[in-house]
Amino acid sequence: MHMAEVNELVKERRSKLEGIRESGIKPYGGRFQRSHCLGEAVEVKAKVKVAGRIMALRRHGKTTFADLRDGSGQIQIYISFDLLGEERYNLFGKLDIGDFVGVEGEVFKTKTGERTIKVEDFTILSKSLRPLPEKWHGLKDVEIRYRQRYLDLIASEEVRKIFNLRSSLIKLARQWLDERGFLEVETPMLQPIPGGAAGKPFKTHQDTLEMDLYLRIAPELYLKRLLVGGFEKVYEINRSFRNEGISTRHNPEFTMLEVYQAYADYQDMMKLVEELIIHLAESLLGGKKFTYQGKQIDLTRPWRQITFHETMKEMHGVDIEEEDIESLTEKIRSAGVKLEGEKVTRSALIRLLEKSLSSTSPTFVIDYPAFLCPLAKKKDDEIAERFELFIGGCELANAYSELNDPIEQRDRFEEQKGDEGEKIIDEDFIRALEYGMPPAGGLGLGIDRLIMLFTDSPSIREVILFPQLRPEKL
RNA sequence: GCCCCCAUAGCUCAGUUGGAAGAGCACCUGACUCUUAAUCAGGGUGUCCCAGGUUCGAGCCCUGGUGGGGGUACCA
Repeated sequence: MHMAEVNELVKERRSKLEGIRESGIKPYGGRFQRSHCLGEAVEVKAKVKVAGRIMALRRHGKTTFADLRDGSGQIQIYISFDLLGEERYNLFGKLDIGDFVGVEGEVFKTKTGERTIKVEDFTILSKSLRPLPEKWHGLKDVEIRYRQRYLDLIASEEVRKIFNLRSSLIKLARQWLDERGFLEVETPMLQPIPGGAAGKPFKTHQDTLEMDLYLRIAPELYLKRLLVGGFEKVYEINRSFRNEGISTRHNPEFTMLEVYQAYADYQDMMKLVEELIIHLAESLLGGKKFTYQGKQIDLTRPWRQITFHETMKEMHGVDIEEEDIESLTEKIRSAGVKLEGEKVTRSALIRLLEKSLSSTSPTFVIDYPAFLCPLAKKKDDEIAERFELFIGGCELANAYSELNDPIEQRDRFEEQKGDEGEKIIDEDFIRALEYGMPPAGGLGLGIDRLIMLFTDSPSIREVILFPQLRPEKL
């Protein structure tokens, strides 16, 4: 422990710790065999042996009431001088809010009707040396909530719910895909050539191979290699990394679901993502309607579809079929979107879309300009078979009919290379396509963002246990 | 990266015109054998984020920095 942090409150607890040790009792216990969890204990009327963290203490002389909490629930315990005797009762006096304790005794009802354990014996399992956040107002300091998430979890039921839902959502998504014959796979996160998306990668180094590696910005190119290899339906749920700005919607590492299905196209992916999200909403939220940040969201099908072209024309008077990139850039600038570089980027268009899509219920924007999607199959010369899904004004998913023509793929990579400079072409990916990849639909779904939506969270940091922060000075 | 906002006790927060650092909870001492935001009596436990500056005097004003939040840019 850092000396600067040893304040009066910690000193007090340390001296209690010493007191416990002096009485010959180990303040940090080991295995403790429970008969019930607290969620169960509240239901029984018998002798129980349970354990948990002391969340509240109400001492009145020769009796003490305490609230005990474990992962399943909470129960009141009753400690009395008469039952324990002076020595044991005084030992209990050395305990504080935050300590872990195991207790044994009969469950009874107090005068006020609360199920309570009449403690016949107790075991100190862990002495806490720091005070917990205040019980009534909880922990509000956002910085402490993220840096010391353990405190946030102790203090807030709501936060615990978010991460329970997160776990359930991912489990349900896996189940749903498994049931439909999709194979879960794991592809490299350390990649020699980062591909499958636009984005700046993190660079790292492998010492024995003496090679630079990148944390993946997407699993896409590896998943498509698996289609070449003969797996027809694959998915991966895991982290991707982008060395870019951090915001309420962006964390440097984020969780994405990518799904690929042979012999399908983006229309099939549209159906798939609709069904998946509706299934998740019905399982987790109990229906298709919920609110996100005060906005009513309704997932009832059919979900609105609008082409990229229509959106731009209606909302901003920009006719992408008539314009080249330069004039498109100009019009987007004048529509109030700030642009850093010289040319319009995919994300500038997305922002424009997000602005336009005032309707908060699901909207598929389909058929993007081909120059924005080098991995998508073209519908015609200008348009690619692609959609992006927006819900609640937030981009959630992205899908294409996957380009499986190796020669065109190389050309499209070359075009991009011109735009972005040093981009390296993944030759093995092209080679794989040259062996033949079945036509396929591919989908990427931002899991963190979906969880934000389902938990009504305004920031991605609320749904990531340990969001990225600058180092703390301790 | 740029712009705006925030930082006071363990936690949640007040702090007036620049004039002796406060409250509730937590904590400590004492009383109390069915309480539950226990109660009663007493106690303030502090690097006012950091470093400078202005001033007789700075939590407050100025400059720089650190950390966080929001927006914006790059991106998903």
